Amino acid sequence: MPAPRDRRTERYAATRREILDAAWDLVRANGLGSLAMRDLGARVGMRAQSLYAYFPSKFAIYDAMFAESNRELLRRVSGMASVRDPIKALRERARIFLVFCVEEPGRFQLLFQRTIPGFEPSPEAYAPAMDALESAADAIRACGISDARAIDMWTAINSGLAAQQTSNDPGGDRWVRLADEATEMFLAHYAPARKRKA
Amino acid sequence: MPAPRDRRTERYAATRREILDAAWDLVRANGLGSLAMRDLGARVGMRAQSLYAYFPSKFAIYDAMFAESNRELLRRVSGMASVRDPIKALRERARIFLVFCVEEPGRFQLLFQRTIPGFEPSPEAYAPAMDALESAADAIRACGISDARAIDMWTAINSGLAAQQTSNDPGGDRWVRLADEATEMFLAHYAPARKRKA
DNA sequence: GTCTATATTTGGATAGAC
DNA sequence: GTCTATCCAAATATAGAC
Repeated sequence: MPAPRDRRTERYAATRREILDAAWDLVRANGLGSLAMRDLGARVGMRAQSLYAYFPSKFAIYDAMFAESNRELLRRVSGMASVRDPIKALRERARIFLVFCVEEPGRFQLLFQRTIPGFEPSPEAYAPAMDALESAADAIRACGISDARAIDMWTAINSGLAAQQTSNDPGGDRWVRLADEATEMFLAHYAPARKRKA
Repeated sequence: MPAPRDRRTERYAATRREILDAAWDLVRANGLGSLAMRDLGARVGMRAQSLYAYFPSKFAIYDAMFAESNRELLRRVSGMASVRDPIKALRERARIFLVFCVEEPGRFQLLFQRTIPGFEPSPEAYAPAMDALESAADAIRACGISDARAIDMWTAINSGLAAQQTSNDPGGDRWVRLADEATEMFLAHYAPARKRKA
């Protein structure tokens, strides 16, 4: 089907978008766990109940947020394909990931800390996360690293930096600025003997 | 004051203790964020309202849990003072920390992920955490590391391993088993040139 | 110190009119 | 598609009797 341009459908999609934007605003302001249907409705000029015309439940909203966050992360790291030098690429990838996490702590919490009681992302929402992880594994292999443990170490280091940054120095850069050093440390340990920077 | 043995005071303290134990049970069963005064009361054979005779608010309960968790962590890492070899001591310390985090994910969440909307630990509850951190800094310095950034990197690595473990492989050991390797990687990067294990 | 009773707030969700 | 009206449930917290 060629998806006929349907004004009604377009309007509907636009409102869904508006609701999600409002949800991010609220999460930014009050924290992920404090998102409430009432507030959300108020923010888009609706009663809370009307939101159910767009999302079947609150978790469905979280799920949509989860999905679009993962897509965004995937989009950003995919933009890295152009960088030739694999070492440089890995370093840049770490920076991108950290910026992504730190610029929106609620998003980081949603994606990586699983902190909302009862919420489990749907497989569809989760899928791009696996692509992003696979892409990270590729980048690591491109540096000549084949050790399977390295990828787990890599995710631990970078999510650890992000977590410390958001919970112990929100708004600052005390941990984010360690990104390059962390990558260097990681490479020194896992990459087959390579020249050190003088 | 020699704290006169007062049966009433003792009973009171015992009940507080009982309430906190029950709270940990519930957190273990339902997750940190789902702790509810009703359930808690039921678990100790009281109405929820009666709990207010022992704690002025729910946050006060979280605060007490926060405080005793930090004391417990401090206690465990302090037991390390006896280990002579500083490298061995650091390695052992990482393992202790990881076990501490992984054996009680709700505790990890409470202490390090700051996930309960509105809850801030009191300074008294937080104090032992700073002692534990100071103790970690000592252990790192004992390995000949003076770089101030190293301590931040150390906390990021270890809390990162703990977070990945609890949220992506709960009950398993996929990240915990990387502890020694992480310590090795850390030392190789920060410690003044030292003999590698053949 | 624990209870009953109740206040208060909050939040998710449904039914049905328009 | 949005509203009013409601429901229902859960949760924190207070007042006052016993």
